[in-house]
Amino acid sequence: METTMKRLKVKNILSDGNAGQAITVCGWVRTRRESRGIAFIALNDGSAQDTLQLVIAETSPAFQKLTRCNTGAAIKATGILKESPAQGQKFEVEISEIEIFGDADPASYPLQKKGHTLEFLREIGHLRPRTNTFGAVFRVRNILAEAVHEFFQGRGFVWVHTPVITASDCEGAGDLFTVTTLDLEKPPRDNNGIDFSQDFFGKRAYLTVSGQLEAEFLAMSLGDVYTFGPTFRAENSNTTRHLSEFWMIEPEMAFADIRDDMELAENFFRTLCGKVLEKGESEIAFLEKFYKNTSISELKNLSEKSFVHITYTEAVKELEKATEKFEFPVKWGLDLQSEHERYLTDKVCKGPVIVTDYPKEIKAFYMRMNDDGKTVAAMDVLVPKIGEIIGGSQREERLEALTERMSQSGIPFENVEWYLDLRRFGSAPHAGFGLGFERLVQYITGMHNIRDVIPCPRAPQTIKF
RNA sequence: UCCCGGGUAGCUCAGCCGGCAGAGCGGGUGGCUGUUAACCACCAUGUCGGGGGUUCGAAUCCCUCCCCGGGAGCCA
Repeated sequence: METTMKRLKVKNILSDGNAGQAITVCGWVRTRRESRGIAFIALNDGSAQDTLQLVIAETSPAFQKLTRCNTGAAIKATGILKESPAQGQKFEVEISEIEIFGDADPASYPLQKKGHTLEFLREIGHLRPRTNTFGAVFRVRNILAEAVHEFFQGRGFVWVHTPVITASDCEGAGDLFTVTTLDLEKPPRDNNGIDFSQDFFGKRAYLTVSGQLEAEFLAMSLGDVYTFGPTFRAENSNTTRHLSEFWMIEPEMAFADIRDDMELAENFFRTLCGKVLEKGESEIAFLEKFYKNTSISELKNLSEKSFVHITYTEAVKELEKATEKFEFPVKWGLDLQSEHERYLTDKVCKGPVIVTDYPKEIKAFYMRMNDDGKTVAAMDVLVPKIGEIIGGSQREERLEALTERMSQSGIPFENVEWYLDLRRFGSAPHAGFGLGFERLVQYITGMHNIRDVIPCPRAPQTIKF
């Protein structure tokens, strides 16, 4: 029997279904269980963490099609929604019709009804979103992405689209990917090497490592802005916390100082934790149960508790009096190592901490010089397990102070006159931060490897699809 | 890039002081009147990562290359 009924999503059936209603669902078979005279299918359509239980009696015409309803098969099922008499689910569907869209041969379909390691699933990136784990992660990722916009839009921030292809190579935020249409077999050369004046843009171009500098000129006109888009780093980093292509969120506020910046960062982080609990509780519950590296209570605590604030100088003092043996030296003027950050978050502060006022030598040139002449108005948010998740600062708005820092840091002045113009004309205090979106998703889902929180991870020697 | 650990059945792994290649899960077949990663019985799994060497004989010892994971650095 052909039906004109549109499919209902499992999420909606489970939340607003009524017993007795006729429904059609489409999805992928997770498991099939059979007894004499009756069979059960757990159907998942990606809309929810939970599966919908389909019940097929021997008397139903659909019973004949059961042999093709293997794990992974895509099907359409029609029947009557009922309250389930058994434990484990509120509803189930008494099925009258099944249509098979696509089979999944059990002998060769890689995902069978057993646990798979994350390492194995990484090798089948196109199929892993069909698992409970990756379904949960990618739905949480979506909840967070929506919450990012909701947070900023609710505060009157303007979403600005800074370029993916950039001519700025001065930020020193990392190694850049070059974008070129030159013939790689025989590129044009001049005395300095490859002649990029003959390239597509007439000069060397890169994939962006940060939208911050562009966001600054938009903040100095639109007021409060934020970017949320892809970012690229060509570093040869092989860790569980780095990607070559990742998404970054960079708010920038005019007429704001470092305190406003910290307040925004903390508010942002805590609001997002709350949003995930509100919209993704079953996803977090699943991840908590299987990986025990995140939890509903931990996220609740994060959303409610204030962050600890500590200056770099105080942090160094804490580390110096630690009884713990560190591999790297602790000394005022040296950057904090992973082990030091972990000690601060796990032992000293027991949660997220904002470290401020770093020595100018270890921070970027655009950060505002403090009155002591030694430190800059920088702030890093460190969280347990991940380390640095947010890096921000008040920007140097004074022309002379900025050019002096640029000279000291060896930043070339060509190409950045536009950046200096912002200090020449109507300059004002402003501040912002950058947050790696995948690190946020990683922290909130508790996934150990950052390659497991983005659908198509890019890393050195790693590119698929 | 550096330091560790690993690569044996579709998956997870044992076997590694040289001597017939194994288990669990998954898969197939049959059974079972409501299951929850169902259960019970039986059946089949193979380039032991690639190449070279030592040896009568190598999954096992040696060399080399490739790949994967963890940690570190760089950073978000």
